[in-house]
Amino acid sequence: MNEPASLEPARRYRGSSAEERRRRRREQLILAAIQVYGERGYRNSTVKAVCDAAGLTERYFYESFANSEALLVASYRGVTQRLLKALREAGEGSGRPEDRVRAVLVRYFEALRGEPRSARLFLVEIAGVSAELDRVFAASLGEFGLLLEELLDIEAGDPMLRTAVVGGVIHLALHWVARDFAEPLDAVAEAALQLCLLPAGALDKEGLRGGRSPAKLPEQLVPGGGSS
Amino acid sequence: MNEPASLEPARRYRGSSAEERRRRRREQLILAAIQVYGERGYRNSTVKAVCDAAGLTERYFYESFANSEALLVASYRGVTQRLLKALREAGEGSGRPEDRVRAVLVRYFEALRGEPRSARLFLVEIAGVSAELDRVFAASLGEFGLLLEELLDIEAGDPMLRTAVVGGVIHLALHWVARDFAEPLDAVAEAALQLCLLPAGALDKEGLRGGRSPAKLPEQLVPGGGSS
DNA sequence: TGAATTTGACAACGGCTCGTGTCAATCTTT
DNA sequence: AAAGATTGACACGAGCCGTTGTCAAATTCA
Repeated sequence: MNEPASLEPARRYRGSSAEERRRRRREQLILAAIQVYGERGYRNSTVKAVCDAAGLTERYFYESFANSEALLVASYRGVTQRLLKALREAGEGSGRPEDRVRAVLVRYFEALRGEPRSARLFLVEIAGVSAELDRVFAASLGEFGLLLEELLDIEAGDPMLRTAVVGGVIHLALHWVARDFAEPLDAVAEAALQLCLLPAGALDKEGLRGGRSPAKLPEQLVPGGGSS
Repeated sequence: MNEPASLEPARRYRGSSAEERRRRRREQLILAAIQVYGERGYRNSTVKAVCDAAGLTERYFYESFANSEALLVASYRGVTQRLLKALREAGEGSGRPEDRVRAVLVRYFEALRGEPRSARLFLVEIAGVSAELDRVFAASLGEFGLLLEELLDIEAGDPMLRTAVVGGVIHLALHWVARDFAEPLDAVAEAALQLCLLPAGALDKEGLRGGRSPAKLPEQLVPGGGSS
């Protein structure tokens, strides 16, 4: 409750201003959170554990974050922003769309293998914590999907199919991480690539059919009765 | 500590034996768990909440389960066994593989929509709770993938691609559940079907190529340096 | 050097949940 | 009806964690 922000211009400490120190502590906490959450899992981690890993005390935790969930969000945002930036760079080169997508996927799996704790945070720990977290997660996956479609020169693909493809890639990554990167990276990337090329092919077929909606499905194939 | 199991043959109560009563209570707890975990989420649920929903007291919880996680496993097994059985039935008819897979998928999404709480338990709550739970989850997804491959008459498909396809379907389901089944079922099933038909197509191509390994990837596309 | 501020270590409070224990009420057998 | 088994309601202790508060040590400014 004692923050005369404008009255006292804040003292310098260890060569940096109050603002700088705050930001540095915040960063330390985020890095520590990625490490701790990635190793123990978010739900098994305590505020104290994160603070210890950051070399700070609880006081500075609450200086920057209202609660653990806020720190998780911030950590997740940090990881995904860096990752998406790296992926965009990987996809920038010229060449066939297929090759550019492959480059992005390889970069993606390399990043996961290079930072397994971040990978776990990105893929596992975020899921199912709260409604807001789920939305954040879905949003970042959406960005991932759009990046892929850009590379494939698809303008308005089927959102459902995009969701399915991205989900498949994510799940593949999850599997790979869970098995400690047992399979060769190339094999994983190749499987992911086959998935990613699906929307392009589907677009061709739909183009021939003419319509956007998947024609009417043969409903008589649907087992009609008791769905309980 | 007072269970003279063989000395006292156990008294009958309300027309059923001690064994029957135990099993019934266990079932009640599992049903209540599906409901409670599916609504509040596993991590936000307490032992007491499950017992209240089951109309039993904590004592009977610990009679049948060592802890919450054991109940979660049991509930999950119950849900998945019923679901997989229903899916096998849906795929039994004769017809083109594609149509049979479609029937299975439609049945799958119908089941999810029909039991949203089970769906949530099956898709969300199970993930990331513990290492054992993750293994149980992966195993049931594996069964799902094998079922699909059976229907497509694929004998030894690429495990990686199978993982990716099943993951895509699961993620599609997840998305659908999270958005309260907003999209029409047919659209979701159709997107899933496109994914599921991918292994058959890939098999053809690989057959033409001849080799199992995906040829050598153009490694120069991989951005070599700093992965940090 | 001395006063003021920032920092770090840690205590303390409150809330929540697990798991166990107690005891009266209910039901079954004799 | 009486005795014994079973059940249900609930209390209790222990432990853990989030969050706030206290206080002395370290650092800076005048």
